[in-house]
Amino acid sequence: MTSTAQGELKQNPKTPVASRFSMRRQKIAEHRKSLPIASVEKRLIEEVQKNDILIIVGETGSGKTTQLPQFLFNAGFCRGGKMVGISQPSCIAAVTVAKRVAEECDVQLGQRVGYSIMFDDTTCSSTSLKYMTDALLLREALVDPLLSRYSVIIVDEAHERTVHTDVLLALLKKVQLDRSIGNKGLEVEAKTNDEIGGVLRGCQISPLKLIIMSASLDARVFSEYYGGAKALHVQGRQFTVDILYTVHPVTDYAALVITIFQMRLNLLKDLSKRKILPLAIFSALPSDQLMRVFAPAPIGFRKVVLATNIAETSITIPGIRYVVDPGRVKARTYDPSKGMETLDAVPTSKAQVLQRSGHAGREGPGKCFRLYRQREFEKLEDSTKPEIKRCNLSNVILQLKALGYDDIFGFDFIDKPSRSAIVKALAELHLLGALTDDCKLEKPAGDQMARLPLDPVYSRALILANQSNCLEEMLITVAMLSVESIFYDPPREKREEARTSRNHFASVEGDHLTYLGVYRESNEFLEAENSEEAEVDQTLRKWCKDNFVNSRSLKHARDIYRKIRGNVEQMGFNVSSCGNDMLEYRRCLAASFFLIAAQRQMDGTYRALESGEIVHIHPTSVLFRSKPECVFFNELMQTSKKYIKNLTRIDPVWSAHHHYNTEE
DNA sequence: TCAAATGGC
Repeated sequence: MTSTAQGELKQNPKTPVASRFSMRRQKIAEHRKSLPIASVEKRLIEEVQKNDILIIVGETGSGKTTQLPQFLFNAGFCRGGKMVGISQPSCIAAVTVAKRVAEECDVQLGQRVGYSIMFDDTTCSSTSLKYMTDALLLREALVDPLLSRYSVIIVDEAHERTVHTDVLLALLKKVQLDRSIGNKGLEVEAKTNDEIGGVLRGCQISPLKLIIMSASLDARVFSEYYGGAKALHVQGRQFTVDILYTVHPVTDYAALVITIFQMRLNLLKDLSKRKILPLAIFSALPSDQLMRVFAPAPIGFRKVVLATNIAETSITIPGIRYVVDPGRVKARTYDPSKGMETLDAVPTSKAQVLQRSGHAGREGPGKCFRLYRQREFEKLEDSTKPEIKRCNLSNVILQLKALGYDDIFGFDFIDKPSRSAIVKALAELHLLGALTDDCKLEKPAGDQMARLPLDPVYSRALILANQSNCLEEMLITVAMLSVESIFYDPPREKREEARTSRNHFASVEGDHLTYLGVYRESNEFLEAENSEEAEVDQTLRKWCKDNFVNSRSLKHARDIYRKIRGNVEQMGFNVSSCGNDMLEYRRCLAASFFLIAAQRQMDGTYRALESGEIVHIHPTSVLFRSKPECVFFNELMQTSKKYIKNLTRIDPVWSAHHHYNTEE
């Protein structure tokens, strides 16, 4: 794929436009034909026709994501206004693949080929191939439980086993069953009720076809889950990667640096004259520094990129020839008994290890240096523990309840979460008012919370704020709480300047009022500048740069704000503002979050009231130094210590009436 | 007196 793209850049600019187009079309056609999957098109279509469920194992570079949907379209699976839906774990993937496929089909994006993600829907009534995030497809089921417009649904990258993928796999199993056995009864109803025609059209077609695509080592897990479904293997296209192991186990990161220098001295003699340009990449990195990672190394330099697991699946850095794999990954786990998340470095799985070394063979033959012995590799787990077994389940269970699945313990998960994790989530949802005493969805609160794309605690805060007079402020607050790292660490020479700026924003009350202030001030700046629609992003970036705010995070928060504002307006909420009456807003905050409070102890540490854990204020909080007597917080996570994040002090006067109720 | 994984609705 890369070589054709580069070839096009070298075209003579004087070539007539029409001819350049036809050359481009020819290149695309040649590229498509060269993909490993192209030779098995006929066979694949036959198998889809024969089997209602198909597992496709395709290695990197097989072309399965872009080609199979086109094969299905050409084979007539989109006749009669039906769609082929392709779910992806991330929106970047959904968008880039949809763009590529639209180009290959020579159609305008948003017509025959489109994508749909949380903030952007490019599909129209004539869309046949729809790429989307798996989380969004789940939400579609809330509106259309039979997913009636789809003739085929492809779940891509299923091996990643995100929570959304796992729930989707279970849901689709049920939808497929409902659509095959429910046909008859519903057709009778169709004659008597035109209003539900949308759902019924879906029932008159042949059963829903399901295709699960995975890059994992074996397809057994998926095949068994779908009652022995047929699995096919499609060849990949990768350059060879030499794997090198260490003779002795490596125990610290200093060894990583040594390895890099050894590579430079011994193994890369031809390149040894180049100096090393060290760069780091992680998700919170401000965009200008991100550009440096993607830019080619200056002459005389070799880039050494230190990456988090963002480089495993989310981002591909061009030009990689050597990968050093320390064999560990920072992984989040959730302890339901303490209501606390832990982040620590754990051994990778074999699947992750292969993913990492694979990056060395994208553009040519490469090498991968594994900082452990081969026998240690053999001992690794085949695949990473599915996320659903390591996370807070409250959101998942709320979604399932809203989809009509009441028996969570008996739910057909591909990997069942622990009983205690389910109990904890049910209890939390009950406490938040989303579930009734017998664990049914509370109407309307539970329904409303399920429809909001937020943590249930934040959805609850919006419902409370609607009963007060500060919904506008709470919308801003939960949008800001939903994104990571609004502030970032500036380079050394700017540190003093940044501190002044930070002090300007800091509220003595805590992080919530600080975030509200940041959002409001940036908004005032935008309004004062009166930018054209197209310039808003640029104006915002300028403001962020001057104020040491992470512009990507703030933009993300603005997008969430817009989205959830639309959601609550649809629910009939009236978005009113308390203006400068911060007391009302603070009361509402306390009412929303007082359940997660902590109290200062004699030694300056804090005791979390719910779990009894001894915790510390995270250094990024504006209250890190002032240490108020009592605080509430939104996050509790163990890293080097047990830290609480995003906190606001609780006024001692309020604790006298913590029975405070917004309905009073 | 100090943190910092990553996706998604």
